[in-house]
Amino acid sequence: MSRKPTLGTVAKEAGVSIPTVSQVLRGTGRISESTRDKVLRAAKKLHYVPDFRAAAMRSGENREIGFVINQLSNPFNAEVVSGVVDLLETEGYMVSILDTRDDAQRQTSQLEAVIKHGRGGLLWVPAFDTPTETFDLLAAHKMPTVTFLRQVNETFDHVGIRNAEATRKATEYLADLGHRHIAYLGGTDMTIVRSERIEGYKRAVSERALGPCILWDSMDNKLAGLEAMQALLRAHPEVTAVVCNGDMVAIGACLALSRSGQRPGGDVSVIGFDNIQDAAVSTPALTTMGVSPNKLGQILAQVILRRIHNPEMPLTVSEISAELIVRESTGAPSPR
Amino acid sequence: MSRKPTLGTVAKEAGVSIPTVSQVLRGTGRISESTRDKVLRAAKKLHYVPDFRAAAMRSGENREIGFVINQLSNPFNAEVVSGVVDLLETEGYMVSILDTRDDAQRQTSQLEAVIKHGRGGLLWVPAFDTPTETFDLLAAHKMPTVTFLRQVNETFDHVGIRNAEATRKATEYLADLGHRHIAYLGGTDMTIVRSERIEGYKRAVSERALGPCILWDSMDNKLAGLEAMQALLRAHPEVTAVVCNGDMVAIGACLALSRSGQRPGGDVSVIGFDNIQDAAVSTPALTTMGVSPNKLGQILAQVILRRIHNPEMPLTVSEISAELIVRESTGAPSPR
DNA sequence: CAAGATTGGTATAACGATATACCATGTGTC
DNA sequence: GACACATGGTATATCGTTATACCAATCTTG
Repeated sequence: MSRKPTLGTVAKEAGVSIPTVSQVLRGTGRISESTRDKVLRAAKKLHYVPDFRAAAMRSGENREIGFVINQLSNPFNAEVVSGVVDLLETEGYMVSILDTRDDAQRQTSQLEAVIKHGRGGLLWVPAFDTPTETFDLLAAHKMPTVTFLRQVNETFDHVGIRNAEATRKATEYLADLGHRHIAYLGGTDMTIVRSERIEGYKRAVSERALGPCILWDSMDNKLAGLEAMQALLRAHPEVTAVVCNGDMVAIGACLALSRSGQRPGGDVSVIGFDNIQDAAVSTPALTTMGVSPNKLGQILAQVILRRIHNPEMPLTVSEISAELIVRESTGAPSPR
Repeated sequence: MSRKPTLGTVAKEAGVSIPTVSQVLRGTGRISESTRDKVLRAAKKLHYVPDFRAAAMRSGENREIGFVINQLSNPFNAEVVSGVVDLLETEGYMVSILDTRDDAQRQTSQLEAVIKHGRGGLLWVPAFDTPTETFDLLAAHKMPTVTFLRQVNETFDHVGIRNAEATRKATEYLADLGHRHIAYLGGTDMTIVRSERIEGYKRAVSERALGPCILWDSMDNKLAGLEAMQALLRAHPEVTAVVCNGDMVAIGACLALSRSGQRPGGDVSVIGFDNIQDAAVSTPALTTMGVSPNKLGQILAQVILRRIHNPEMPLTVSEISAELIVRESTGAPSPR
């Protein structure tokens, strides 16, 4: 009992050969009932647990999947992870989560770690400024990869949200309520997601012949949203509605309004994106574009499983639509 | 280029032997400048990345650590994870995160997965009803283990918070403000953390000769906190202050007060635990018992590194104190 | 210039598992 | 009783590394 148990120690304990133990534990080969019993008892007694890494090395089958995500503290992402893990765990896979915190350098080292540590597949929310070298690296290692949210090129499977469609619907909804000066708030740098969402906003603004487009940056957290909204209100007092890049920003924006004595949904309408759990609980309850993170997670899991099982499968792109969830933070503009 | 690159393919490309390549890449042994160059060029050309699993198998050194946590969607935990990962990544370790969602069965399968997949160390927030079998399993595999938050026995290193001290300080602070009827809200089942925290609350109540102890259950999320607080107010209208088991519960409790027309910090005081990011941003800003999650994460990382490096080291228990952070959700009771 | 020391590498075994091939038995058939 | 065939297992090679041992050159040194 001085070292950790292996097939060898179990075999010795049971008085049989190593391949026999392996066959018993995996249920392959032809084994008599009596030796089966001996082996199982020995394995249990020694608390034997197979070493999947050694097994993977020989058999080529690898049941570990890396999930490289941009921001784990975002509840939307956390729920997607839950959806992925639920499905993959029942299939016998282990998911290990890595958080890049949107840092391109950390991303590089983490993707390399995914390869080094021999993961059999990769789910990945790419950073905007991912170097092309990274794509070569993944390709050279034949890593089954699914990108999530941000599509980087045509060599990986992709699962995402119809962003442009969603922000267009959100903007049109606000226009239908009677708003003419609608701003877009949130999103950092020039991420793909943000440009898609802004595109949808812009299209709605131009189709409905609304006032000029007003774009305002903010990180995706409540504090940043609060501060950005305060600045936006000062710079553009004519704005009566904002489409936000995420619920966290939107909740921050509502806070800014409340603190300056205005009523979200009355004086200024706010619409979020993601439908995180807080959206329903916050005050006022947030109108938002919702996608089911759990459903997204399950689709991700299915796609990576199919890719692993059949590496020659043609590329797939799955996009799902966001739905407008009307709550209290939007309403008709108050007459001036 | 048909398979993924290995030492063998690099060796062939460079025209040297496999051990030579290994030595060049790890900087060991005596190698001439010219062959070093050849090897490095070949490795770069083929996008070679070492297979840590194979290396770990042979050398026994293992740079993967599993972090089995009870609830990833809790921002406090997410921040602890960040602290752990930051320190361990700079030391060349990879951290893979598993979320049990406080499900004992999932915990069992995930701990087994940590062993199966050959992690070299384990950080673990144990579920309350962890079977003793699990301890045997970890011991049999000589898994370097550090428990976090919930100490289960005297065989693992532990990092935690002085819970009893914290809730006692919180309760005393409320008593000093003049409150006589103080309730304790939150915590599910009979977890160790909860019983420690309740112990501190009880001690303060008895030492200050306050009214009877009032304990009220709630899950640690905003919605549950909201509903629990509503029920508590109906059952015990005399209560003027609540000590909460977590910030999420406390924020929910504040919401319940606001919705029923009462002012948190005026009519009823609320004090949280954890000092999550939302605590400062929520309305009213939450008074809470704060511990630095980042600091906790770094201590966790240091302890597991020491344990891995020196398995015979005597057991360590690190506890850090929470500090009272006064914001707007507490105040003197209004005269009746 | 012979003996030892240094330099720069290679051969081989091992880590813990699985896959393939093979070898003892016992059992049925004519 | 000679043959095929099923049953129940073992021997051996292999996955991609690293550790140990060793060897062939070249360089010192007295």
